[in-house]
Amino acid sequence: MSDNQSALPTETPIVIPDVAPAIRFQDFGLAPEILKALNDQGYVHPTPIQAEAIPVVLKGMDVMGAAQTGTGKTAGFSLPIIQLLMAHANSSASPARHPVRALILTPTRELADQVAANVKAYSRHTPLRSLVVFGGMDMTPQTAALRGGVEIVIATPGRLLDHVQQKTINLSQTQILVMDEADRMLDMGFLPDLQRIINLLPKQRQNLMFSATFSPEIKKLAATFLKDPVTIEVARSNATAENVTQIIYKVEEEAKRDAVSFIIRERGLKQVIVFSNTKIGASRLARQLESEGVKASAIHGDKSQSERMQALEQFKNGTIEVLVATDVAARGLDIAELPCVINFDLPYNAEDYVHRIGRTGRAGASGDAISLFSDKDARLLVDIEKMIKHKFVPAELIGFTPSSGRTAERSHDRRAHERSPRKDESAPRPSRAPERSPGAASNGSRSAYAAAPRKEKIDPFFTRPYEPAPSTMVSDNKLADQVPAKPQKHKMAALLGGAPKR
DNA sequence: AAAAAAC
Repeated sequence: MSDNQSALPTETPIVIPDVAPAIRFQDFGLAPEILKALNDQGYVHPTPIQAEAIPVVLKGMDVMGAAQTGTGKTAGFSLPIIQLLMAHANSSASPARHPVRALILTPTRELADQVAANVKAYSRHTPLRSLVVFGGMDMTPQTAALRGGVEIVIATPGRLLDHVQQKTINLSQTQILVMDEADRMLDMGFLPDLQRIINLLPKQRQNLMFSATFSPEIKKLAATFLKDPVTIEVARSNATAENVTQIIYKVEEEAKRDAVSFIIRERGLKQVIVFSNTKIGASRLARQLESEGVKASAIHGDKSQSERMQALEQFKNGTIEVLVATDVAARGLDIAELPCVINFDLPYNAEDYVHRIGRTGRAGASGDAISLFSDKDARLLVDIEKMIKHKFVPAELIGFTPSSGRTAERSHDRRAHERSPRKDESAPRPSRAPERSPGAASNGSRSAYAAAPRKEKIDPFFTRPYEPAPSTMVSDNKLADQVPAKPQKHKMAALLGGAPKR
């Protein structure tokens, strides 16, 4: 801050504001073509991770970045990469060879597609060509594009290796490697593939690794593949978005589909992702919602790639109101300003809870994360509470009557609850960030929700919005210590050269 | 436990 102030000409007769003047993209020395693309999109100021990452990447250094989704991570590495490739345009390689110069790896196809769209947008005024490469799609067009020459490839590991085997891709001149969502790639067992891919790259190269968390496995991966990396950490890891109101409803397992349907109707939700732990569960729920006239689609790994892409596209353009997804959609997907996310199942991985609810309340907007909780999920809930360091009070879903023949045995529970002395009809909804940032798209569904004459069946037991309590620093460590360490992956240890346990 | 990812 003081640097900026002292940099001002002394004779400037203006009052220096308390806050340092915000950094602008122009300040990084990016090429005019890149600035023009940013300007096209109306981007002026970098996010914190962009402000940190761009200069470091421009210097050619390796990066270990911890960043949640929604932090602008993609631009944080794409912009400087484009700049670096432009700067060294014709220096190497005969045009005939068309070597790939930057490789970006992601765990899921949808994420690859999205990153590719960003790269395309940022490089549109440059001569650089980019291509997304993933499975489930015909290889022929990819092969043709590769033959024509591309400088930047965004890929999922499997299909990339497929191309390698077919000798349709040349990675011998790849100077920059990005591993996006590296922790997820490890979870998914991509380590051997990563190893194989890295072996194809030149020893001299720049490595950027991004991960939502700094687990021991990730640190080990970083130690193995990165060279004197600069660590960039934005936003405390394992923290949930502060402007997300988290609510947990206790519902019988068999009534969960009806409960989701109830919540969607009750709240008048027009834009919601529902996460299911299973593909079959996702399909069933989507089918039920459709049969009830809700515009819903499922997205998961058993769907064809074209179905997956269509579902996502239709959800983004509003044709579909409810996207029922497995964790294929838990991370990274940039779907603007979801007012609400529903966990049909609590995730098996506590970490995924954070990722799932990260689909809402992004970029300064507020959101609701509603989770259904049945008795069998008690342990999952405890895991989640440990991770986010927040205790939930599961609420009854007031006014909800499961349809079909399975209501009888539960009716008395419900009555008991409705009798309970709560006339806090006027109780305010859980507080949320009062205003959204200027320029944030106005949210049709939320206003519809607000306008709907909700019969104040508002859950009186709403859980407090998660707030990093002032005492966090103290209790954090205690809690962290109680969290059992994740079992080391033997495969991982073996591949990284460590002694496999047992 | 389940999901994801190449054919």
